[in-house]
Amino acid sequence: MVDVAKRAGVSLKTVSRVVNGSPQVQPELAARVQEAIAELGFRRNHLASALRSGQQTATVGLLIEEIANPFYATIAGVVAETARAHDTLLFTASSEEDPVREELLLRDLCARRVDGLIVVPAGYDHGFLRSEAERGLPVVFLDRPGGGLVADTVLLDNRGGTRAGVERLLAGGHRRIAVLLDSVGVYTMRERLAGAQEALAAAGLPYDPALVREGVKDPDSAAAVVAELSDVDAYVCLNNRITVGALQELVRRGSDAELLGFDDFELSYLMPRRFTVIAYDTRELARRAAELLFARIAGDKTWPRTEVLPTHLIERGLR
Amino acid sequence: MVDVAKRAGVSLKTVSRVVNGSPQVQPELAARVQEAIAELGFRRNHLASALRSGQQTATVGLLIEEIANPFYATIAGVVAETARAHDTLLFTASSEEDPVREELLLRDLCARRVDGLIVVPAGYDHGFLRSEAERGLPVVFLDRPGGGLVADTVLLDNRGGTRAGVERLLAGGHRRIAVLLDSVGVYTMRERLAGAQEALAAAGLPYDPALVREGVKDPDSAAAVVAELSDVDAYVCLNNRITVGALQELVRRGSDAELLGFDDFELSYLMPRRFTVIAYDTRELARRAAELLFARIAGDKTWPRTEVLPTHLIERGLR
DNA sequence: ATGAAAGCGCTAACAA
DNA sequence: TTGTTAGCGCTTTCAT
Repeated sequence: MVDVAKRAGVSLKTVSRVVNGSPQVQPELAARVQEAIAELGFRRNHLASALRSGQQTATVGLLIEEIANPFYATIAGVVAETARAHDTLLFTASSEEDPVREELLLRDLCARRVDGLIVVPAGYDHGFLRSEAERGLPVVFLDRPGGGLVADTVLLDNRGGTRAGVERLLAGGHRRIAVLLDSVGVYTMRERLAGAQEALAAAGLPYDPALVREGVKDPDSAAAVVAELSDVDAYVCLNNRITVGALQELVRRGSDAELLGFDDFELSYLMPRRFTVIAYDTRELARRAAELLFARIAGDKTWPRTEVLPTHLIERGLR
Repeated sequence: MVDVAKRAGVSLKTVSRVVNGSPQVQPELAARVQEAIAELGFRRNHLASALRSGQQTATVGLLIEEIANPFYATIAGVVAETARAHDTLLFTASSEEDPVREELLLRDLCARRVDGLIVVPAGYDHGFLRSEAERGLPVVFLDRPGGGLVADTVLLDNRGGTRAGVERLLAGGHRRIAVLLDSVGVYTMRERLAGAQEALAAAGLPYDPALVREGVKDPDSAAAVVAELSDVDAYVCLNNRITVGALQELVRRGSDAELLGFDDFELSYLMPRRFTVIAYDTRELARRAAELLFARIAGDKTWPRTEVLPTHLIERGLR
């Protein structure tokens, strides 16, 4: 800026005014400054500007589990769009379900003085964010509740989703209903399992632990579990990776058992057999979180809110 | 930092040393400082640190077309991983195929003094980056070449991919071969089309413009084009959205025409009929770009390279 | 309408 | 080993 000022024969402050589009500057001077800026290839240092003004950095952070996963990619897309509408740049970081990494990344984001944070929690304690939050850093938890910090939260009705799905299975006369899930260590899995169990209990069905299979981490192990549990008349899969594996195995065996899966997925309508998904609007989920965040950044000081989005059942697959 | 120094009864510089893990400080003092840091909830301002040290900001920028697209999400995942391995945070931004937005975003990223840039070009002229590049900002173009700037570039063998695919169709005796594409405005589409035409020309087939259909933007319009061109014995789809639409229409009609599509996609192996994809390793593509970038950031001053990744043909679908 | 001086929070260079 | 001083590039405050 000093160089630009020298070249344009004005003071540093005038350059600053021009760069910031301040109206209080003579057009002629402004033109000279613009010229000098172009000649020198000057580009304002946003870091220095944010440092001095102490105001906002026009940056927000998004912490998700894994960006390559379509669910999180969709979320990132919506948050990026919203950020863009607010002339804000977006840091994206992935915790990979690791609470240690989560804390490291969140601390780093704070150190870069982001204006706000959207977090899909990997860990259970976010107390380390409290001092920042108290100083005015807005935090929104997405898809899972955070811990040790009162903050805005946007969730899915996980429990209601499986409850409704299992009720439909029961209404269809199915009694031997297996549930396949990843890990009860994850909030959404616990909720979804609870919803299924609520529906089973309400129908007076005895709890059969042999029909609840945890540790199904990928499509292949889902297929293996389905192969093993062949005397079942309906399978409930608590995420779409499990659903895909189960589906493949059912097709392979030519089984006509019912299949109910949480999460819709791309091309589900082209799958080779009929099944039911518990679907929801991922974009809306992210939109709510992003809007909440930018409302906070704009100064909304009302009490933190928790919003819960509905799910609905959709028939998928060919035939 | 001043407050921490006061509280710990040391100088500001000592705090700085502790925060930066400098070894030249007595354990006892360091402990006092740590304590003060914890009590005050101090967190080092990374912006100020980067400003003063004038060194790197430990930040890179990734500019893609659209983060919600699985191709770009995969790329973002790999770049994020690599960035993480270098203790670097990642800005992700989407140009949405708009050159104006691309320039705005890239300028903004430069203003935030990123250490490097990975760009999937939307526009044709990146001359506006030249001054930054000359000052030492590393830029890597990914998936498409950039314009007006000599920089590292990582591409796919688009032309060779369709050429090989169409050659296989020809070897199978197919003669009426239709090509469906989005827009020749996009580099990859032009290359893929050229590859198909090279193979057709080499086989001595006359060029039939009626069999080349541009402007196929989504699965539905692909389906419509397939419905219209029913006297064809093979369809070549230049991206996976088109492939999915064509596939659906072929299944609907019970057609046994051949289908060849550029890009593999998730669950392609579960599609209800056989077809061929021109596949490639998206992660490897991104990995090369990210490694190139971090090598430059680490000081690699060799002449800019262009790397081209191979494609291969894979049979997909059930039956 | 324009400019001079101070200082944002930190680190480099030097001194003690 | 620890502290002092200057200054990164910018914006603020206050003067002109």
